[in-house]
Amino acid sequence: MSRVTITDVAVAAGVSKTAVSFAFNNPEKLGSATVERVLQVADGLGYAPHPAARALSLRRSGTIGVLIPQRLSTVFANPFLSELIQGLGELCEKHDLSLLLVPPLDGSLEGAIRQASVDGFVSLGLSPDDHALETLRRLGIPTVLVDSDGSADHPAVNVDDEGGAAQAARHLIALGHRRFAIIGLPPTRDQSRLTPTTSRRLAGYRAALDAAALPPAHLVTAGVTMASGARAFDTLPRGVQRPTAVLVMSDMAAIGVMSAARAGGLEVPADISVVGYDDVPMAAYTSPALTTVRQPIVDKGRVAVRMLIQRLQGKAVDSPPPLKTTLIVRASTSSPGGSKEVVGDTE
Amino acid sequence: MSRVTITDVAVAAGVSKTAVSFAFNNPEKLGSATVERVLQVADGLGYAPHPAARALSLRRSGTIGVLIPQRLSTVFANPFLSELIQGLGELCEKHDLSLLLVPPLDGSLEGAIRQASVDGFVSLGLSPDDHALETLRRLGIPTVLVDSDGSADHPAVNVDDEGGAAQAARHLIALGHRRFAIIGLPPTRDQSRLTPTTSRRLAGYRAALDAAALPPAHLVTAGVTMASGARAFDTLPRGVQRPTAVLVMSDMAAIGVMSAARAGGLEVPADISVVGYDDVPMAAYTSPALTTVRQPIVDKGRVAVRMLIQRLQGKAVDSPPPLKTTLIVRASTSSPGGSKEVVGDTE
DNA sequence: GATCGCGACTAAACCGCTTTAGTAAAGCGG
DNA sequence: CCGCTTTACTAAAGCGGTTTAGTCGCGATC
Repeated sequence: MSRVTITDVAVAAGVSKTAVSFAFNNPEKLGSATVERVLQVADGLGYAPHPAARALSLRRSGTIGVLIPQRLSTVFANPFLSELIQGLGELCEKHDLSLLLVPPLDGSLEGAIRQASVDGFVSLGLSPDDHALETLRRLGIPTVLVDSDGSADHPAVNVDDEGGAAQAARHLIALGHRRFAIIGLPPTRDQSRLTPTTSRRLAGYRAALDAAALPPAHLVTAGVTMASGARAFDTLPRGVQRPTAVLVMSDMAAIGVMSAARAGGLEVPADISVVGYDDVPMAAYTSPALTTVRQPIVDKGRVAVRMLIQRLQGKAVDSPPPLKTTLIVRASTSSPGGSKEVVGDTE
Repeated sequence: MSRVTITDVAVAAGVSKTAVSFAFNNPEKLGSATVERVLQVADGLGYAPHPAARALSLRRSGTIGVLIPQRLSTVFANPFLSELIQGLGELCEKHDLSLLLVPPLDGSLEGAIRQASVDGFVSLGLSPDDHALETLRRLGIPTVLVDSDGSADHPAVNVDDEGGAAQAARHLIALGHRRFAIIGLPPTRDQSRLTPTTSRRLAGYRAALDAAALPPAHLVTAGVTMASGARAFDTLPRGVQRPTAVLVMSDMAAIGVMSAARAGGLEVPADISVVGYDDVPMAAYTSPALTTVRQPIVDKGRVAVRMLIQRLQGKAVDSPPPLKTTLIVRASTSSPGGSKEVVGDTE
C-alpha cells in the first residue's frame, strides 16, 4: 500500500539504488541496456521519486513562493493578483518551477515563511519595516520584492506609481476640476502605516494638485473591492463640498465608487469624474468605461521571476528602473458640471 | 553561510538533537527550563526547521496541490479560478495548509504531479479519461475532483450544471426567443472531447429547447476570455438566420459577445439577448448588466478542501449532491424584437 | 605478463529532521 | 537501603533520495 521507493525498484531490477538514481538523472553513467531495464521496471512498479526526499538531497525544491500579505480569501477578489500570477506563471512554467501561495499563517507571515519549502520568494507589497523581510534575510532565502522599496538584501520591481498618479490628476485638472477626493489603498498588515505603493501614488496626486495650486484633496482609504469602494464613496463630503472628481488607487474600488455615485443619484462623468488605477481587464467593460492608469502587471510578474531565477543562480541582481505607467482615458471622466447641472445638494 | 540546522542548535544549547526537536514539537516531554533555553538559543541562531526534511520525516508536507489542466497564463484570465481559490484558501488557512499551483509541466500534467510535494490534490475540470487520473490513482495521492465525473477512486464536487443551463434556456424561451446560438467551453487538453462541464451544460440547454420543440441551436466553442467570446460571436450566422439569443457557458465569453454585438451595430438586449454562466463579480457591473446562471464557486472550493481533508485523515468520502445553481436575471435579456416586455413567466 | 585506463556498477555517507527504544538519575514506599 | 516507577534526556534508526569514492573486470599498452 505504501509508496514505491527507489529501493523497491533497485531490488526488482537487480541493481543498486545508485544505478536507479543514475538511470533517471545521469543515464550516461550507465550502460544503455541497464538504463532501459531499470526504467522499464520503474514504470512497471509505478515508481516516482519522493519530492521531499529529492528536495532534501538536492537542496532545492523547484518551487517558488508567492508571499502574500493578506488572506487568500480577500486578496484574490482583486484581479491584480490574477494578472500578476499570469506573469509569474508564464516564466515559472518555462523553467519547470511550481508556484506556492504563501499567505499569513495564523496571521503570521514569518511563520508561513518558515514552513514553506521553496527555493525563493516573490514578495508582494511588503512595507520596508515588515518583520518578514528580516526573517527572509536571516534565513538567507533569495527574494524579489514587488511593489515595495528595494534594499541591499532584496531587489525590487516597481512601476512608476508616482508618475501615473500625477498623470491622472493632471488629466482631471486639465478638464477643469478643482475639488478632489482621493481613495487610497488599505494600510499595511499592522495598520501602522501606508504601503509603499500608497505613498508613491499619493505623492503623485499631491504633486500635481500642488503644482496647480489647488487645495489639498479629501483622503480616505478603501479595500480593493467594489463594495469597499462604494462604502468609501459614501463617506465623502456632500453638498457644496462634494468633490467633482475622485482619484481612486484601484480599479475595483473605482468601480464601486461609480456604482455608489449612481445609486446616490449622480451621473458619471457628468456629475462626478472617476479615475482608477491598474487597468484591470474589466475596466474597459464597465459603464461608463473607466478612465484609469495602466500598469503592466503581467510584465511585473515576468520581470520578478526573471530576477529571482538570476538570484537563484547566485548572481547579484539590481532593482530595475520602474516600469512605465500610462493614463488610459475612457468615459468616466469629463469636465465638471458636464451635461447636467447639479441643483442644490443631494442630501 | 549555510542554513542553521537542528544540530547547530543542539550543540549550542548543549543538548541532543532530540531535545531540540522536542522543544519545538513535544515540549511536555522536556523540563520547562530546558525548553526555554533551547528555544532561546534557536531563536538567537535564527533556526527554522528545514521544510523538506520535515516533510520527509513526517510523511506529510502540509501542502495541497491545485491541479490545473491549462497554462497559468491563460487560466488566470478567468475570474472563476480566483473565486475558487478564495474558497480553497479559506479552509486551507484554517488548517494551516499551503496551496501549490500545479499546471502542466512541458505540457504534461503527469510529470507535474510527480514533482509536486503535496499531501493531496484538488483537481479541476479533468475529463474522466485523462491519464492524470490514472497517475494519481497509482501514486495513491488523495484527490478530490472539481467539475469532473467522480469515480470509485476520487470523489467529485459539482454544481447542477444541467439544471442551471436548462433554466437559462427556459428563461429565453419564455421571453419568446426561437433562434438560439450556444457558445461552449474549450475542449479538453488533448482536444479529443468535451469537458464534463461542457457536456452537462449543453445537455441542459438542449433539453429545454427540445422540450419547447425548437430547432437545434447553432453551437460554437470559445475560450473563457472576452476576446475569445467576441471572436466566437463573429462566426455566428447573420441576416435572417441571426440568432436572437445567445447562451454562453462563461460570463467572460458572454461579455465579449455583448461587446462584439455592439461593435456590430446590435443593441443588447433589444436586438440580441445574452445569458452567461458563473456569475462572476463583474457580471453585475457590465453594461447592460449580465443575466447569468450563478454557481456557488467559493462554496465549491470550500467543499472540495473539506472533502480532501477528510480523505487525508483516512476517511472515505462520497461525492456530495450537486450544489445549487440559480438564474440571475439582469438586463442583458429581453423579448426579441426590441420590446422589453416579458412574455410569459420566468418560471 | 604486469600495468594502466576505462567503463559499469556499487557501498556508504549524507541531506536535516522525527521518533522509538532505552539509559541514568531522582523520588518513593516498604 | 533496596527495588520500582517517574522524569529528563539521548543514541540511533529511519524517511527516500543523491553523490562521492571506490571496486571490479577487461581489453589495450608497453
